[in-house]
Amino acid sequence: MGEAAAGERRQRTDKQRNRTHILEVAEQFFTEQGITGSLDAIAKRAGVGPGTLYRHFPNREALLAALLQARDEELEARRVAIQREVTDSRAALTQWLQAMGEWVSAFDGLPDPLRAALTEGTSPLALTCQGFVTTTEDFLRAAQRDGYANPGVRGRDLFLSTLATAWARGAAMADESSPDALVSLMRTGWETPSSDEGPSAPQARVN
Amino acid sequence: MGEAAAGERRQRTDKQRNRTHILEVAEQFFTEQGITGSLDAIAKRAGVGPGTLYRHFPNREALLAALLQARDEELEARRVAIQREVTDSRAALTQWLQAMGEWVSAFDGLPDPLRAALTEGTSPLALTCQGFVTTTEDFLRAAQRDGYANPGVRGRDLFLSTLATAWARGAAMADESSPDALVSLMRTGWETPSSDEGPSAPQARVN
DNA sequence: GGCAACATGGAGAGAGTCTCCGTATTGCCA
DNA sequence: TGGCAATACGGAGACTCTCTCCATGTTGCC
Repeated sequence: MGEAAAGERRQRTDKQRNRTHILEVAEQFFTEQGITGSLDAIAKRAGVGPGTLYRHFPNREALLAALLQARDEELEARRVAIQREVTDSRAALTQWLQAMGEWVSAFDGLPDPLRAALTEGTSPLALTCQGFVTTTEDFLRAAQRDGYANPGVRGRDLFLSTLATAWARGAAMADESSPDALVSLMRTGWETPSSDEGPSAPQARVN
Repeated sequence: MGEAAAGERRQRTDKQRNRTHILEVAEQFFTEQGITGSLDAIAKRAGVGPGTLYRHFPNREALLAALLQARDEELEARRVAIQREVTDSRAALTQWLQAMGEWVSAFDGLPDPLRAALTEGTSPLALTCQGFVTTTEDFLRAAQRDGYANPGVRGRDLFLSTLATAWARGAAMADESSPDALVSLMRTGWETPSSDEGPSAPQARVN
């Protein structure tokens, strides 16, 4: 199962070259047009046949996963930096959520396959999503321990909220003035904190 | 510009019959498979040619808009009921948000065209969206006046959040246990209300 | 009943995804 | 360096979906 078993031919250089070039072209293409553009168009722009593209990346999600791997490592580095340098657990959680929000906004339309990967599990993006949930849970637990975050909230919920916020921003949202309104809504909610009822009842239904 | 100008033939009965039947079939189809299913398949199931379907509804959004019109009236009725019967402005806002959340979850995938309609304006769904924003603003203003809702929040933000929450629920989300976790997150946020800094500073960046 | 206006349906153009296999390129060994 | 087996390539083409066009069929009106 290793990737360099003895006695095997080494990978052909044209294959590696094509793979790299396709990734470069796809990165630019997705940045320009969002992740729903035609894969055949990417192949054409890369100067290869459709068959070559599909042999390297059997579907759009696989291509996306390969593309995101580099960025994944950047985010991992950012996570380590936050955990080392930010001692306030609330600020750490905030910064992590922002970093994750930027990551999932790398390409227009990216939140959709990520949400699908979160629930289906059969996607090459599933592992990445699971890692995000776990890391978010780490930051969240620390913030909850220090009393900065509500105890009922789960890491998965925060990740989903981050995805949903990025989704809502969408493509042509730039002209409108709700860039981080949803982020702060997710942080503080719409309801005013001072309740007239029980002092700290978690959430009674108002119906 | 009227729809019954004098001297014009009245609409053919087969046309009206086809239109109604297509709508019935589409309603069931979208309920089963979500809004991304093939329109030609709907035509076939309805026993008409593709041309007939596209003449009645030039694209998917037009079909969707016609389909949602009936439900739109239901929601309008619910709005009136809430405004009459619920005197507490916080409960009224909560109930309206829930009603709207159910409405935008009528079909799987519905939040996507609604968000698009919110920003593009050229969609037949745009008017509906605008109405929702306005109504949400009415309820929100009352809640803000009574001190139940944060003053910085806007109706548009709440509608977008409702859309985003419905989007996050998605299709295969039923097996997971975050049905209304996002709803309560949107209501109260993840942060604990008691701040150790200024008593009521709206939102200082923690970076 | 007959005609003009109207609506129908299905063939088909165009775009996109993905597969298959004959051909070209590469790595290895002598 | 030459030759061969393994490997990768390209692009034709099958399939699906959206949407259009116009010959044909149906309807409303007089």
